[in-house]
Amino acid sequence: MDQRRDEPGLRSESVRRANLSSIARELHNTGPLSRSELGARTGLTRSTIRALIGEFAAAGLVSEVGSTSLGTPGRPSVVVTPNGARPTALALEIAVDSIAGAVVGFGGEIRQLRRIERPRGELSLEQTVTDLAALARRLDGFHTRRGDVIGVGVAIVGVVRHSDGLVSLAPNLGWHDVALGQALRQVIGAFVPLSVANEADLGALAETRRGGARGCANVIFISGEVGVGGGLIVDGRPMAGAAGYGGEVGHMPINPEGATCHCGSTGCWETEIGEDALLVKAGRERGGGRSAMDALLRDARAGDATALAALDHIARWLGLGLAGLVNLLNPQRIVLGGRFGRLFPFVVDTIGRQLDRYALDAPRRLVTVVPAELGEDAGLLGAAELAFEPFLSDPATWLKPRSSTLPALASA
Amino acid sequence: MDQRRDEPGLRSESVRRANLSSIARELHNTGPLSRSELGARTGLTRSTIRALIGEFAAAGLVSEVGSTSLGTPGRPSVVVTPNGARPTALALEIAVDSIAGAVVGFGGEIRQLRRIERPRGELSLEQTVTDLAALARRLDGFHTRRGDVIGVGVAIVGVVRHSDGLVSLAPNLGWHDVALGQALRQVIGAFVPLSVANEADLGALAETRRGGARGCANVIFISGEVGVGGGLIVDGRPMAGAAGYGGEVGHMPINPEGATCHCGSTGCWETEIGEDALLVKAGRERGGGRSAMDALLRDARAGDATALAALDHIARWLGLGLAGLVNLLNPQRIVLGGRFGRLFPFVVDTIGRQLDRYALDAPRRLVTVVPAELGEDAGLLGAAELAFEPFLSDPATWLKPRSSTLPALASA
DNA sequence: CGAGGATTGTAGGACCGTACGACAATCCGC
DNA sequence: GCGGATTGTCGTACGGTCCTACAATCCTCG
Repeated sequence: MDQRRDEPGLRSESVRRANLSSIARELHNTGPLSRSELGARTGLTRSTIRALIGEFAAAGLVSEVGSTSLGTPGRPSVVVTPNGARPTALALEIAVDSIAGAVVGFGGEIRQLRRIERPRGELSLEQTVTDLAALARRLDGFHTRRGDVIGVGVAIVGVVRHSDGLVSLAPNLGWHDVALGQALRQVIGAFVPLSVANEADLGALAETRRGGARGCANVIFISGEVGVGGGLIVDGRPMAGAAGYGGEVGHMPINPEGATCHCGSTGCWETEIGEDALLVKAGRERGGGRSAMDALLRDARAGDATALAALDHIARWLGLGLAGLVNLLNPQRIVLGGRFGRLFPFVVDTIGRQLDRYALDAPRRLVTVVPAELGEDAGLLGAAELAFEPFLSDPATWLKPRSSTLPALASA
Repeated sequence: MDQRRDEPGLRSESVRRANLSSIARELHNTGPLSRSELGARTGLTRSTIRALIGEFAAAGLVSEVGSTSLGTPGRPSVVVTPNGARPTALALEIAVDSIAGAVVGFGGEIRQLRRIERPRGELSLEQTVTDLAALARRLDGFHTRRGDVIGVGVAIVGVVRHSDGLVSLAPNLGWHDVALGQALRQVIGAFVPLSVANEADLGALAETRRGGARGCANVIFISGEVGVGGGLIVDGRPMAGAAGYGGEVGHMPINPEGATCHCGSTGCWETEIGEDALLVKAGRERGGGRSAMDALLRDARAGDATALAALDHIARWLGLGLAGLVNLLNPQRIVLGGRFGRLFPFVVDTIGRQLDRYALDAPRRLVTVVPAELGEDAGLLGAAELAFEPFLSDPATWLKPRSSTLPALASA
């Protein structure tokens, strides 16, 4: 049912590319796999698997270790392990309270991760980019083995245009139409492709691949520290929309009687379930930030009635909005991350009741609500997945540079 | 970025299947095309196009008519025309006020279309299926050339499970967990695949392929007669969700202060912009149905202030909800069909203003609101597209039954 | 009106990539 | 230790597209 017009003509060579891609994806998503398992999953024959794995091995992207007898009859199968060091991705994140960087290897291994706390508030593009570049340079996977880096992915708490990484809006940073992608390319270098996307969208991707929604094709991921971020996985793929602005659930109008939102609208979901909404409802000062939130949660755990009541109030609005999303998207899984992940134990039950009440029976029965598994690094890990994407969808480009102008992994 | 595990292994044969599919899609979606144009669109060479078209021609699915000199230099290209009669789809629709059936040919030609008005209200499954079967039998494309029918698609105003066509909920018919797919297969016969889907979802598909959203990859289609139906096209494909329940925008909670909805929830979009909401707001009796709506529209055209005010009120809620969807999905096009299509001239401006106010700048700027082009038959035509889908995604199956057990078009 | 340029259809051989079949290697259970 | 089962290895067959050369047909221009 495809409407796209992207030269869909296939040639014999495309087959190899596609099969290499299947293999790379399987290895990346599920880790080490025996050759026979790989054959079963991809539907390819032993001969073909052999030939294709051979190419990966020759390029040093996977290693084949001999049999480890598993108690099954028959000749033990060779286990194929993604190298983890050879193609790597550089992931960067601009969060509300911090910036972070990581080097992630093929197969998902986090080789290095560095996060630096940063005061909230308006921050200049220049300062941010400089800090981020400094952080990246301190990651030695990036520093010493730059040739193995295959792409850069950037997660940011804001609305981003995918084509060039223009940050249309990032209220928590005070940004509006800021050319982040361009600035980063200048500082980090454009030696490999660099893509920028919304943090929650990437969190959704990461949680779907390696977290609480593993194996699910339709997922709602709700995250956010100050505001409300959302990422949607539709049919196994991140829903980006026409330009990449998709998934902005935070500004879904939900309460016409609600307060004015910083986005200019009124009654946004964010004004009802954002950090400040919770703090205010609990009788605390707005703008208290992460520490105030943590204090509130401590009180709630200790049984503080006001805190619990405030949490329940937020849970009702949270559940109400989720009910709408469930009707809209019919997902299998709702993953609560970021602040909502920490709130999880206090809000699950109420969310469930709200879904029972406000969502249609059929889709409601199919969905389960779970906490995120990747913690505060979900966005960062999603950025790595984003950076890996070109490699995963066409690994052939990085294997044998048949034409000398094609990219290839540097030898050291 | 695919999470699916559907034996993605490609073989050389897959290439031919995929290329045949590309060609079939191009022909089906854009109509007659010259060989060279086809080559340009698919990226295939002349030799390949020749061979593949040859297969379609040999099976009688396309005809090649000689040159019609177009004023361009060079040898005139052979024009390939989808037969229109050879593979056909049977489309059926269960709407609120009517049932309908059509025979649509490869290429999109509507060979026959029959719609029968039917009183609103609770209607039994048996009666409906019987009526629908009778209607289908009167379509002579179905009756006399059954062998050419490649699939049956059914559109229904209700929430449907794709796997088996179970109608989970159809309030306008008084249905709840009704096995429509099964019943139809028994009556119509299971000689070809039969798929059931929501009317608005199919309307979205039809409007995207042949209507107001042609060429758009991300579309919101809002329709409905009594209630509010919605269909979403995400990344060029209909968004179905995990089981097919996706796109139920009508029951998105939008007004916590709103009235109780028949679905059991309160403040659904439907309670604010449904047919009755408009009638009541205009000071008329609820349940007036289509005739009351038409009367109201006549009055509005004549300048009746109450009618216009009521329309504007509905437009505000309509625009508010659309703003949320725009933030969520970042579509290129919003198509208003069904009742909303008829309301269009009275609501566009207000909707635009609501989008300006409630949607985020970035996605708002990219979206345009248009009326549906296919009128009341959008759902029916979408059902035909649904029925064609298996053929379009793998026409090879219908060309040369290499194994004798494969399906093939009957010769008469 | 004819020549030259441009575009497209046609046909055969080259190229690419996977599947198939036979055989060898290695494990388990008895 | 033997038989059954599973998997790796290799050479050949098969499927499908691309490339190249040539023929056909149209337009433009002189």
